[in-house]
Amino acid sequence: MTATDSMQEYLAETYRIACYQSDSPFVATSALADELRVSAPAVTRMVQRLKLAGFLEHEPYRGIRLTAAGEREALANIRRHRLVERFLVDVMGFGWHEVHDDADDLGLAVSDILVDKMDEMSGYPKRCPHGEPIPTADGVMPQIVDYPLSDVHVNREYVISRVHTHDANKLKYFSELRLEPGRNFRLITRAPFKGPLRLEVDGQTHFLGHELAGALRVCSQAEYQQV
Amino acid sequence: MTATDSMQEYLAETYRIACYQSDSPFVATSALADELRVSAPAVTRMVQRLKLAGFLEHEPYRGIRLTAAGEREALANIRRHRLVERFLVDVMGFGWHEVHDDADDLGLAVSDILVDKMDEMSGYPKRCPHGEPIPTADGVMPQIVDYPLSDVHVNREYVISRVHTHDANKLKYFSELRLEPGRNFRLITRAPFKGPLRLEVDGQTHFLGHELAGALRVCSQAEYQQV
DNA sequence: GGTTTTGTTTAACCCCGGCTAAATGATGAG
DNA sequence: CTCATCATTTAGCCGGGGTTAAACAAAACC
Repeated sequence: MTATDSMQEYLAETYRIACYQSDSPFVATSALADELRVSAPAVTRMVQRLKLAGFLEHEPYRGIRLTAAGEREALANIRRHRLVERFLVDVMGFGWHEVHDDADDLGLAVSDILVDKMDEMSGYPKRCPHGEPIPTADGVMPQIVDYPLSDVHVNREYVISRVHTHDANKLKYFSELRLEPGRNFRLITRAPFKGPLRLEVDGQTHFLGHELAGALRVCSQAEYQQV
Repeated sequence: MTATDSMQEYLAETYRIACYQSDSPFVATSALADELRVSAPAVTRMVQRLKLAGFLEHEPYRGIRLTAAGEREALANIRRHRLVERFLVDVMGFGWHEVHDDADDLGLAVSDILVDKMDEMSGYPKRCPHGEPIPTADGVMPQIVDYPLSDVHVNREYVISRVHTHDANKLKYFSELRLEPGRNFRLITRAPFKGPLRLEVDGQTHFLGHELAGALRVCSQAEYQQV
């Protein structure tokens, strides 16, 4: 059974959500609906198809979980997407904050040889421009280690690992502040009660509200080099 | 009214067919069906939708003709397609004979800014890798002048202008023989009664069957430089 | 422990874009 | 001029992927 474009999107999104929720292995259908901007019944029905095709298991009213086949499909799609992003940024010169939507469309259109070529031309990158790891061609997702900005010690050097939002305006703002994957920074002060963070990046200091800060994941220099 | 991907394909193909038939301004629905590899009724119904959307006129049982709006839509799509082909060849290093199918998919997925960037990175090309002219961004199709290989005088220098086939094997063969757009050649002999042509290209001489020859359109060096 | 709220699923409908089978128009041959 | 052939269109079907409205579980609250 071969998955349609739409099916692949559902599978990939399921994988992405599962990645970011460490608690349960089950992904709520409503989370999918939110992320894919689609109604809840649309998800339920698609889930039934995907289950029938052997891509996932479904515990009614509890959530879904990818099977091995589903995960393979998801990883292939995620790989295409992230490599396309890398290509758009590295080879075509677009800003890392502006490529997501284009990559979404392109990711479904590019053939395997095209993806391989993009991979090569981008220098076999390990992460997408938002810092997310790129699955290997044989379907392995590299494990990275990073943590929320809120866990960080004051006055130590860290590196931005991932910028996790799809909000174009936030991305643009991060980009203007140079808060981008791979960039070094230092937390100067942290105001209590979900107050703003003050941090120094690229020689300048900025205040960052709690909501924005939530989109950043960080790690040490050494941890960043791992992958 | 905005055209779906499928609608755009129909419109673009209609334009392409109209281009290659000098006799009537009307395109037969069966020609579309053949070219798009789709049943005749599928074309009829789509034609009705396109007519309703104002993209073409339909004289029942006679054929269709694009309106100004339809032509605009078609040209935009053809431009995308041909620029993508150019990009795949010039920037990504694929062979000119192997990019059509990928470009078909990609042409529907690329945004305007992406197309513009590809245009720029390819050096603002005037023709696609098969020699077809690329419509300008404001929707004008450059007029080229060339003629079938059968009209050619013996023992004069000509240039391959266009290679007009979608058959992957023929394209590959042409490519191996260096019979590609822009290449100089000389017709040595022409056997009568649709016999094979003998021609010299790139220092070598080859025989070309009548059917293959029909896929080539040629012109003088000067004419080729026009566009 | 009932009741309300919230999340999920079912039911029923929509459009798009294919298909085949059958009807109908156009056309060429006897 | 009629009849057979061929192209085109109509009719009716299917699956994919979306929707809203209503039924139904599960959890939370009093």
